[in-house]
Amino acid sequence: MKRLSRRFYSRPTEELAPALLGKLLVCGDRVGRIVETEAYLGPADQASHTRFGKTARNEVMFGTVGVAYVYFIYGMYDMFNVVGYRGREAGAVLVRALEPIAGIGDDVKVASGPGKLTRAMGIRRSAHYGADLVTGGDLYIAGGARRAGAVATGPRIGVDYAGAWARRRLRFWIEGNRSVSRAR
DNA sequence: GTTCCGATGCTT
DNA sequence: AGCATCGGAACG
Repeated sequence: MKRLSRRFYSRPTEELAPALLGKLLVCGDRVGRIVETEAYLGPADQASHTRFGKTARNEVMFGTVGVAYVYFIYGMYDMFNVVGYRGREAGAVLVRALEPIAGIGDDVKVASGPGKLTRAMGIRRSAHYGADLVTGGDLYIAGGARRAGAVATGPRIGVDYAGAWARRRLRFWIEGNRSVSRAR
C-alpha cells in the first residue's frame, strides 16, 4: 500500500479532515478504514490543544505535517491525530473511528471511537508520538481502494467548553457507515 | 431512550 | 481541577 505524501497533509485541517475519510490507517499488520475525523486548528481555535500556544505536549502540532500527534487522556486512552496545516500555522486531525479491514477482528465496535481505535491498532503515545507517517515506520496512512460515501458534518464531540468554536461543523464522517462512533 | 458515574493519570 | 473517553448502572 502506498503512503500518502507530505503534500497531502499540507492544507488546512478543515480540508484535510474530510479528505482522510475512506483512507486506510495502517499500523504494522493492522488496517482500518478511516470513517470519522475532526479538524483541530491553530491557536485561535478554542477547542484545540494549540489554544495555549506551543507546550511540551502539543509541540508536534506546530511542526512537520504528516507526523503523528498522540496524546494520553482520562488516565487510560491514547488519541491519534495527524498533523496538518498550511503555511505558518498549526493543527491536527483527530481520527475518531475506523472500519476494521485487517488484523483487528471484524467487530464493528472495536474501533468505533478515538480511544478504542488506538487500542485496536496498537497505537501508543510512547511508541508513536512524533512518528513520521510519510517517510517510514510501522504507522502510516494509505489511499483507500474503495470510494467513500457521502460526507456528513457536525459539531466536534466533547468540546462544549469552547463556546462558538464548539458549534462549528468540524466533525466529518461517512454518511451511514456503521463504524462511526455514537455522539454523546 | 436518557442521565450519571467511576476509572485513572497527565496537563495546565 | 479538568480532560478531544468509555462501559455500565440507574431511571423512565
